[in-house]
Amino acid sequence: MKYSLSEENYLKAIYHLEKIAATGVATNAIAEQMETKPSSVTDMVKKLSEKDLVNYIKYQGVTLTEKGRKTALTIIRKHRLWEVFLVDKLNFHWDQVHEIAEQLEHIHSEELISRLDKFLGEPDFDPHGDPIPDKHGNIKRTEKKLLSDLDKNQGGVCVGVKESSAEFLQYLDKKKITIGTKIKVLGKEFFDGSMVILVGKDQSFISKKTAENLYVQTN
Amino acid sequence: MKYSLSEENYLKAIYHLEKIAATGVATNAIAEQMETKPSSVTDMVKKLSEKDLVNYIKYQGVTLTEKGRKTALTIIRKHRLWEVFLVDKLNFHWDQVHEIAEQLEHIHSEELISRLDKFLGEPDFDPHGDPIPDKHGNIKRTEKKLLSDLDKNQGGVCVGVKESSAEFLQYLDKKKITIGTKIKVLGKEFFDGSMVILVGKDQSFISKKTAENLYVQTN
DNA sequence: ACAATATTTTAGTCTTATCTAAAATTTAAT
DNA sequence: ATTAAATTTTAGATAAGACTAAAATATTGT
Ligand SMILES: [Mn+2]
Ligand SMILES: [Mn+2]
Ligand SMILES: [Mn+2]
Ligand SMILES: [Mn+2]
Repeated sequence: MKYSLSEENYLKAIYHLEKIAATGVATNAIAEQMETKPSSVTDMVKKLSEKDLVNYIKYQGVTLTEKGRKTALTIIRKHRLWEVFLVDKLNFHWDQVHEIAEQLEHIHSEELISRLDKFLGEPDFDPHGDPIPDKHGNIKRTEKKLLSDLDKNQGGVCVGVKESSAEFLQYLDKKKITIGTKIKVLGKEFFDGSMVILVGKDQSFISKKTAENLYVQTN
Repeated sequence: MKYSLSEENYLKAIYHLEKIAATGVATNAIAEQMETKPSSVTDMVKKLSEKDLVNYIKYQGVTLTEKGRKTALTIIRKHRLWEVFLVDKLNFHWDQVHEIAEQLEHIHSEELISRLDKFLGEPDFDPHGDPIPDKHGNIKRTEKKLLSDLDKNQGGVCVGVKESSAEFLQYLDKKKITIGTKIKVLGKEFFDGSMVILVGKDQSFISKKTAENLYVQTN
């Protein structure tokens, strides 16, 4: 029931990779995500398989079992709740909280998380717009599109970021874009996918890469 | 500058033992406190000595260096601040917070602790009445006596507990004693050190052992 | 003073989580 | 269909932290 820091981090990594991989998650992919070597991944994956947290067939990659998925989701729940705490209560900026939450997510105490959740007002989303699983691992799914998928004259509200590195978040600050910001596409360049957008009352130019990392809810 | 969980726990243990030991802290004493074996202690103490955190001479026990003492105090500061958070903000009871704080004290982030401290109103004492070191490791010393040292008809306010196991704290709850409770010694039995005391408006009987674990500030 | 006892250290082993180098397997290219 | 290249696994090594059993040192009792 209680897993090591390392095991928990592997489960989280596999969970995130599973969302984008069609087939089983590759050893190399996990190694890259975890900043470790493929041989280390093989070792750990065997151990997780022993504990019935992943399905593993040699050379075929891994998938999470139901147990593994549930476990990953509780860690993600903790991570995101702590991020809300750091931003809402301690006034951290949204680009400063991820590293600290990486540590806090490994604190073992159901009671703590239950009380923290209440203290924070049972939030549905973390500071980056990512959904917070409930205690049973259920995630509230919402309609959201990448800004890059909007056409000219379409508009919406920024509801999340796909990538949430400090660099990107700080760049968004410079552009006056944050969760809740109203955005409208004024122009879209077919050549490079760059856009001219309306941010509040001001016009702004953003690259395709930026547009591909911003989630909006259309109206 | 950043130490492992194990190293931090040893430093903390040595710090607490040094306060009561006249001479260097004995290997056996550390082993008992840490619930580990003396041979493991010897190994760790050598490592801490390498890192200039303790002074160690074979067969002579250990003492903390200035660096080691400062490090121990920052961990204790974190532990106690988190305990305040758990009680004041998450409404945990004072007998439930120690185990969780044992985990939280190892989160590495100066900024986090600085902000947590402000968020909590820069408290001077934790839920058990223990002083919270400031960021430089300075502890606010206060006048306090063990209840067992008071004479008949002397009174005071409960300002802390010496032992803070859940069992003892729950027993104090039953006796309606907590931090801030006014206590007066009505009678003291020389035979076994037991006392009849006034707790608020009610009379109560307590053993010597209990009286020896309650700190009061006399008035 | 000297034997008996207690404490502490050393030597060697174990587990977890890593790594490198080499072998096995799969996938891609001709 | 072979060969070349990429991926994955195995084998063996290392480091941290813990343990047991045995040796070394210190303390105590007579
Ligand atoms: Mn994060
Ligand atoms: Mn987040
Ligand atoms: Mn405590
Ligand atoms: Mn305390």
